Amino acid sequence: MAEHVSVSQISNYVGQEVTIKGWVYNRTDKGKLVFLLIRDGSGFIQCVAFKGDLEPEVFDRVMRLPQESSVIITGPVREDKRAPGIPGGYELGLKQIEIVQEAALDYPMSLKDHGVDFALDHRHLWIRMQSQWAILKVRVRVMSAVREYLDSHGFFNLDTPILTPAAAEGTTTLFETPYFDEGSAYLAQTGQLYNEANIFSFGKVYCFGPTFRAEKSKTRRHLTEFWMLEPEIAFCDLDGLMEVEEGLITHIAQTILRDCAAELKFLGRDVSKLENIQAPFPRMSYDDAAKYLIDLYEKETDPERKELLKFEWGMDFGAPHEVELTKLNDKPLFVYGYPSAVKAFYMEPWPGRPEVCKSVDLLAPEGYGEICGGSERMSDHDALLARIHKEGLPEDAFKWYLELRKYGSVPHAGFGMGVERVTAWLCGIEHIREAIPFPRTIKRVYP
RNA sequence: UCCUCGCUAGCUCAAUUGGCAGAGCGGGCGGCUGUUAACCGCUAGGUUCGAGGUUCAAGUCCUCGGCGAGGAGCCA
Repeated sequence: MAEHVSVSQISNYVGQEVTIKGWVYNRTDKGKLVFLLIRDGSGFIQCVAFKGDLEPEVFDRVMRLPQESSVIITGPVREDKRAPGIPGGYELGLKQIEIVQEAALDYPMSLKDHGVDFALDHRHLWIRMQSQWAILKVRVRVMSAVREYLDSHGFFNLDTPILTPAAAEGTTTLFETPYFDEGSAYLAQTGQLYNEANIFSFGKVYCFGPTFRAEKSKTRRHLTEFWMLEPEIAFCDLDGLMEVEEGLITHIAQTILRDCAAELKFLGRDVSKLENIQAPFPRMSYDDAAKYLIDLYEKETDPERKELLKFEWGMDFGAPHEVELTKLNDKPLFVYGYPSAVKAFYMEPWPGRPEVCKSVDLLAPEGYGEICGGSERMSDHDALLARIHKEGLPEDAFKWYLELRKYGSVPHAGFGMGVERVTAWLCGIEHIREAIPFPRTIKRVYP
């Protein structure tokens, strides 16, 4: 009885007979020779059947095996440069095959291109394809790299509630759901406020989970349900926060380069762009960024582009502005010190410049734009209360949050990182909907 | 919410600008001992998103509706 091995480990078994369990990804028959490309979850490997090696009826079934049939195959592992697959370069001679299920003939996903609509309607099958498998495997490693880094740097993972009583950042983007006799609850759009409570017990914490925004955003950078990492740190200022961010992003990028080399290669990613991702990252003030963008706007001659690049101090960056800023470097770029008016109510004002707050966004290079947004939080009770009043927010709902500033308040800071945006950037893909197994967008909750 | 675009075979797309509904892939049958989304031959497969309208004639033009995509705003 041959040992059952996973495709990802196949290089350790050259010359030995092994068993793999998986699915037929593609089949090519060539007379007395059949190539099956088998995927088993850990990788893709070619199996080769020679007519002379098998009973005629077995060979005939192999030659007709429909795509996606589930199989258990036993045979010798060979090294062969011609063999396709991920990682590729190895193949299995087919000696024995057990067909667990011969798949129906009407499998809808061909290996050719599909339209977006069709692919998304068949997401439950699309995730079997090499490209999607490679992207999602990068996502998995991004998520474990996040935990590795934070857990080894003194952070505690304390997750925050998904059902929450009120808005943290305004009421227009919340999903509402009935909640027994309490009226309505809302799906969390951030865990930050609860993180701020947790740091006074644990010092350095993070929450990591799904988050929900009912924004009517219809772009390649938006989902209504996405995964966000939110670290929060006591006794931390804006500079300290940027150091954590660049350390984390460096660790993620270098981990993916090392552990997902085969996936990045399959995706055609230019890995030289990722090799540059090493701390420290360049830092630019909002003021300098604004000057640069205004200059760019004034020099632009194409009327259509000029309209898109329109900018003046006080505005938040649009996607075209972010793209221009990310062109300045081959590393992620910190932009700090945004106008308070375009940011959330809880951000600490800049000393001596109340119109600016101690906020920082991290923009990924190659035009990918914002992957992290964070700030130093307001630590003074009265200043925070005044800001809550100014924003017209219900004081009652923030009673507990205000209390955090009464009992041992300290400077503290935190940020949010979008998992799908980071994954899409590292993979070099166009749209973040491919960076989550089952994307939720404004037009889709199926499948 | 606004702007732009799309909807034709299971899938990806053509169809001379109003004149017989086509191809590749996928399926079926046959061939081939190194294929890389194989290739070659044969074959089946259509309510052209829906409803109206113009016309001798509509996939094509007009009106309304549906669905989706890209972008803006907003954000991670």
